[in-house]
Amino acid sequence: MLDVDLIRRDPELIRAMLRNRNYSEETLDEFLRLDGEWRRLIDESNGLKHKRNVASERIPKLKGEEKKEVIAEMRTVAERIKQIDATVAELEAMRDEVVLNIPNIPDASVPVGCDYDGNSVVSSFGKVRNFDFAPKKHYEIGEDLDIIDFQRGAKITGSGFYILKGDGARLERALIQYMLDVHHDQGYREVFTPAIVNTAAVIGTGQYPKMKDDMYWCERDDLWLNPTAEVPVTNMHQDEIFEREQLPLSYTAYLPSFRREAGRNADSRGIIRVHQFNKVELVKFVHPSGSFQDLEALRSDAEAILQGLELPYRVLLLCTGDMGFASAKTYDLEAHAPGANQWLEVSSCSCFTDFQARRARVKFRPEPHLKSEFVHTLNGSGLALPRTMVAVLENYQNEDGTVTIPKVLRPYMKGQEIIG
RNA sequence: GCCGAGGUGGCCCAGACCGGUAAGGCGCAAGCCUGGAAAGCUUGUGUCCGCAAGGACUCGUGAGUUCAAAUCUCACCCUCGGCGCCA
Repeated sequence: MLDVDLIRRDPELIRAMLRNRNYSEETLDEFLRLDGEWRRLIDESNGLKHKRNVASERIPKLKGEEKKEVIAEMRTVAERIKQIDATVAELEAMRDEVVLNIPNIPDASVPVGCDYDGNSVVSSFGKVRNFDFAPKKHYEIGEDLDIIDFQRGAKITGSGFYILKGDGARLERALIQYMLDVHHDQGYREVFTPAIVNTAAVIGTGQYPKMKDDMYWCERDDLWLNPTAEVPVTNMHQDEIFEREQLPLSYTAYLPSFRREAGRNADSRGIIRVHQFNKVELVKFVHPSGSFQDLEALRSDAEAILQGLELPYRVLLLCTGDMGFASAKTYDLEAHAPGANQWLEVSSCSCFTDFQARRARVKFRPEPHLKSEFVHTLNGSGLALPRTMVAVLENYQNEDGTVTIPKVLRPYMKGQEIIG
């Protein structure tokens, strides 16, 4: 959520931002209208309450007729306050709803653009692999080796769910452990959190209300299946105030993620876009002064995984139109999948400035006596598992149909070198 | 799910039976004092409206009663303990 004070002071800045992001400007105008009316009424209500407070202090000291008169007068005042406050509450709820729909302001270093094509490649690593045979796609490899089972996944749940079997399941587990170990060594504290969260949590990180249709909701309990570990990990510090020396806080978490993917279509065959997937996440709470440098560090921590796996990848700086709602700056890491010859987004690393912190009320005290300020939050995937698996299977496939296990994963697979 | 005890400002804790507008302590900071410090004393310490003066709000949440609610009424949430159920 943006600082409402900033919106009031500089609405044109917000208007320009909304244009750059391809958002409607209506939300802004609606905010200004509701907020103006709200401020007018809260002022009126405050005045009446003051009157009431003054009278309340006098009443116990009064006697007889005068007392009766004042009480009678206050009865009407109380009635009026009640009316105004009802309207105030209504306006406030509407205004807050509107503010929750205004996205974060992109950093000045973010290129202006409409969509994916506006993104720029800022660096790349490794060489796209050339084969002297026709490389298979991951789902062909998975089915041929009987390590990914789409049919039975659909049987027990539905389309978009799959089962990993044998060395496929072991490879997944090896990847998770490898990632967590690397991030542990980089200084991240591992946490394992609930995968089901309440509404306050999904508001806190910005998925609600904009993305609510993309999340699974448990109606009976009014709880959500988390769409990314970012939600529970960031929100575990909701309503907290850190001392300055506690920052930065760095967490890594392995957790399943759930997405309804309402717009899922036929060409998303395989495990590139699924409803449930594992992910190792990185989350940081930092001092606002250096949060964009912290983003560079976070990104390189995520890149370390791809480098360790020796997978060719490139780094994209997302443009204003392609960036997530809560983000001020985002890098995507795309691994190359030679089977389908496509770049796969395996990680998205973002700096949210104080946008999430304001929604979740996560603060720190800059100096012991000073007023608390909002922290800045960052997060990035320490890689999404299915797509990493795709990249591994397609890059490490051999002509005889087997798959070589990346060196760094072998210790997690009892030294095994080949799946086949 | 049942029974009990709780939820008060950054933290701790009083007030509740009997309604009158949050006491006290800790921490931290500033000032005074001091050669310097400690101690001591004074002041400050959350949110919102306002350029400011000032004002409003804040006792888990929401509603109600009342001129007035931390305090009375109702509903709900959370924490801790015990019981039950259970992998």
